[in-house]
Amino acid sequence: MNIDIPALNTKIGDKCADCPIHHRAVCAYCEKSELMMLETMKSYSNYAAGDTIIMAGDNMKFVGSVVTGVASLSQTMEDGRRQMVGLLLPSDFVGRPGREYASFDVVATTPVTLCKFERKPFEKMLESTPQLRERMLEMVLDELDAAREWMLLLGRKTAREKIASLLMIIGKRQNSLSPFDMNSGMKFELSLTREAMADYLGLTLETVSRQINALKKDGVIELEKKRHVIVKDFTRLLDETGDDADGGYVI
Amino acid sequence: MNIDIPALNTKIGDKCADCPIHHRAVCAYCEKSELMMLETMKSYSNYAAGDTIIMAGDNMKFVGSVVTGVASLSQTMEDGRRQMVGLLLPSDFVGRPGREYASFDVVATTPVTLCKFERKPFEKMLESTPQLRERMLEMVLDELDAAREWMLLLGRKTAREKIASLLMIIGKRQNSLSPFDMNSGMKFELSLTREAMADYLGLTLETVSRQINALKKDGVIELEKKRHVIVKDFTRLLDETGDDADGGYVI
DNA sequence: CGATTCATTGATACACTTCAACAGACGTGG
DNA sequence: CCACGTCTGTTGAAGTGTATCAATGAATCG
Repeated sequence: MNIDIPALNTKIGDKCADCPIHHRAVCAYCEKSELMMLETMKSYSNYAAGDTIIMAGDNMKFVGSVVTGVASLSQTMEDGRRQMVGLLLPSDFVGRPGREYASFDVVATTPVTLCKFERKPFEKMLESTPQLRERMLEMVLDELDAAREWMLLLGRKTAREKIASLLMIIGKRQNSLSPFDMNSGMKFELSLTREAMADYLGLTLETVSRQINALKKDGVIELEKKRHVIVKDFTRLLDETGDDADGGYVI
Repeated sequence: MNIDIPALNTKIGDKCADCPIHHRAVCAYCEKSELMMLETMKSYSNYAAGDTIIMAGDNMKFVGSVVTGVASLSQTMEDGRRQMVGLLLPSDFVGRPGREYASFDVVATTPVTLCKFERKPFEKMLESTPQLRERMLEMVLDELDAAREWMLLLGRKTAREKIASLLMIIGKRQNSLSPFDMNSGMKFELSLTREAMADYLGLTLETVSRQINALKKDGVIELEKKRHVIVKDFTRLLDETGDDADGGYVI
């Protein structure tokens, strides 16, 4: 789950077989004939960073897959308090079949390309296509596990542990294609603002800023240009997460 | 502790059709022939309050449904900090098909009766039984929504809002079978200790105790015998949760 | 009956929030 | 090219909600 895909060097056409995410997305187990059927109900949309893709309460006319970019799933209380409840990466599924109205906001945090399926036809196909439903079930179970790991973070970790955990997750994920030597360290681009991190971690943006700089001052991480992180001592960062040696987070 | 009983030893017989939860559990959409098949792979187990039903890391030999009682799904850090990540009530599913080892602890918080299915045969049946898989998908999607609601609670709600939300959920869920009049109020048994509530809400047990008594002092709830809650003014409690009018929690 | 578990209550500590000021990066338009 | 506004991030000072530590009470049970 959640492995970044190589940058697209081809245009995204309407052929599912050429799709960069089709081996990981909801359609992963579909056969040619089923992919052809999906092609009849799909379309692509692009969103700019910051765009709201779906608002909680919206009547859902489509579901779909993230093809490129990063989007966030979040909830907002009446007084403005906000909590991110999921990060949507390429191949992740957007929307819930069988539900008429959206429960959460979906916002593009980077430019996003979405492969959309009209909801009704998709639901109908889901009923009659075991492969589709099987993959769907798998993906939802993975998301549930991830959500539960996050609950531990939100409920019990300190601010410093939260930051370290987030850096860990983003770093590992971004480096997962070209596995790095744990001793030689890793570099990565932090594509979230301090505010977005705060919304994710259940903190304020000031606390996020302070804790990141504390980790820097303590030599756990180095910073280039505010959003570019260098982790020289990988195990040191792991220690700071509060998780046991193995990490616990499934990537 | 963990007494495996022959199916006929209790009120709960081996006839799925007579099962008190069969209209809500994973088997809800199954037809007679399928129920009969399930009957060949199932058995009942009883657990005392406090018993560990599954430990994280265990090799999962079974999955199943909670028939009676309440169990909790939780995670523990090395230094003892604990976070509940799910509440398992009658009809809820236990275990994850397709996964060999358990990711979380499952502990009985009250005496629990579990309807167990051997994992391998169940998985096989899941593959070949659309009704079973459909219900499974529905239930997992509901759990995911509930987990995400809980993330908002853990990340952004105050202690008082957390308590009110928990009372709301347990109350609604326990009264969902025999629907109550929202104006006449509701009564329910709070089957969790203060410590269990604390683990669920990401608080300490002292804070839980203080906040429950504060809600009582403010006339939002009444208490009988520490664990028996009476809610006269339903909307008042709803206000205290911080959620918008509609509640948001799916039952 | 003491023993044990569960819950309440008080005093104090501190992690994080809140409020506020400021600095750097960036783009825009005169 | 500079003045400007905006967005993002940093930093300080003060406030507060919840944790921690500690003692006591209430209920249950063999």
